[in-house]
Amino acid sequence: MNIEQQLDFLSARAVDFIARDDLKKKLEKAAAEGRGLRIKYGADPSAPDIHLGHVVGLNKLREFQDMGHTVVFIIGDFTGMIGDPSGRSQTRKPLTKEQVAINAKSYQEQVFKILDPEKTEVRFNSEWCGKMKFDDVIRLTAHVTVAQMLARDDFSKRYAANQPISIVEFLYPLVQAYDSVMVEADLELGGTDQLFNLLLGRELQKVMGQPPQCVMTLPLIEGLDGVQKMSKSLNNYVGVAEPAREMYGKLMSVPDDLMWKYFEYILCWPKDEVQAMHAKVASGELHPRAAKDMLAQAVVKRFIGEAEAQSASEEFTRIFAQKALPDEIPEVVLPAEEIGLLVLMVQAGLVKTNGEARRLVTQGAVKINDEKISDPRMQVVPEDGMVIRSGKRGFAKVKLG
RNA sequence: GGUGGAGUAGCGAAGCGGUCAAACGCAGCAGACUGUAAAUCUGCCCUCUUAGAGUUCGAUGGUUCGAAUCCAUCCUCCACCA
Repeated sequence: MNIEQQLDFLSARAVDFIARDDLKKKLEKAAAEGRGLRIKYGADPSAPDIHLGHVVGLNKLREFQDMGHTVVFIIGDFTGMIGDPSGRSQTRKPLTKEQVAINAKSYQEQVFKILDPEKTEVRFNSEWCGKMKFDDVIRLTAHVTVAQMLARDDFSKRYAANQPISIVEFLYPLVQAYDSVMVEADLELGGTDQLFNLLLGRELQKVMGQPPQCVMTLPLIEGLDGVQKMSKSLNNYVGVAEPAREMYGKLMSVPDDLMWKYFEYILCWPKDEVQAMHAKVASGELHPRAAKDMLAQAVVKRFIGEAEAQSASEEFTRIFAQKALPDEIPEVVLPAEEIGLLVLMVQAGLVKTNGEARRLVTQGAVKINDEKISDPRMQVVPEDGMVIRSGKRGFAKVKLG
């Protein structure tokens, strides 16, 4: 690939790409010196599960690695320990050192499902932030003005709406920018919501006498509800470490309109292929369910394995299309004594409260051995192998003991 | 430092002495319809041994036959002015 082709390849799927010319020069220089560029990516250690939303960016990082560059994966443990009050999660709790360490570990395990560990440098920002004295912080803050900060979209909106903005929130982008200086990033990658922070890194590097990093943003994809950004706190995410069936099932529940994005950004299908398939579905040539099955299987295959993907798909059809039972049902161990149905359901872990169990029974969502139950006051005598089904996806099998 | 305002179920938001476990919307769950898509309709949605009972409306204490609603103190938050 020549330089222009490289640039095209590397900027595919990007929303913002700041300073293409800079990157071109950097690439030329790096090539001449026989080394790769340093691509920075920051991760928040408060949510230890990597989900498909992260994969959008990770895919890109992997492409950089495949082109010989190094990914500097920064775990924001320092910032995590302070607790970020930004956005709507105003009461985000500060993490302890232990939690951060645990989260960071699971982060790394999951991240290497996508990234090449050989070409990844994992850094914790406490490494330098922890050492800073208060006067270092003051010197750092002197580089940026309030007006600059208010340029950030969500700050200006919140300010205009009379919503609180904490000073710490001003510090966050600054810390992130400082990270860029410390690792001498050539390019920083992030979601579109990160644009301001990434650009601030560029500014700060300039002020501090470094060649400024290029900036690339990738879209934030919507989660399972099809509306909100995929995130753990909204519980609309698909984690890369989830069991195959779970992963498959979640993907099948994605709204149709969204699946094209998933094909493009998670599976990195070329745009024209995605469009071609979209057209087939639109014309009725391909059933949307079949397209989604393809998507779900491909994702499971990528993160878990081909065999698992296939069996997840088969089982899914069995359970939901043919309304059969899954081949593995969680067991509840019970004594052979009469027990109230509601209590049984709680014990089996099918529901959290009696009331919820009652609701399900009254609404005809509960079956014992394939027989619909409608009396919430029913007493059950547990039998070995008895199967309780609650709703579409709740199953429990009784084991006497 | 001063002035004004707010704290109600997962979120948003009514209620401002009894008919309040608390309107309504969102989210969630289930049923019907389906492709575990969307849309739609119906029901549920604090807990429990549910024709009933028990705990709730920032906290504590009070007034009252009776308080989410009134009073006092406290805590938390916000805006404006300085």
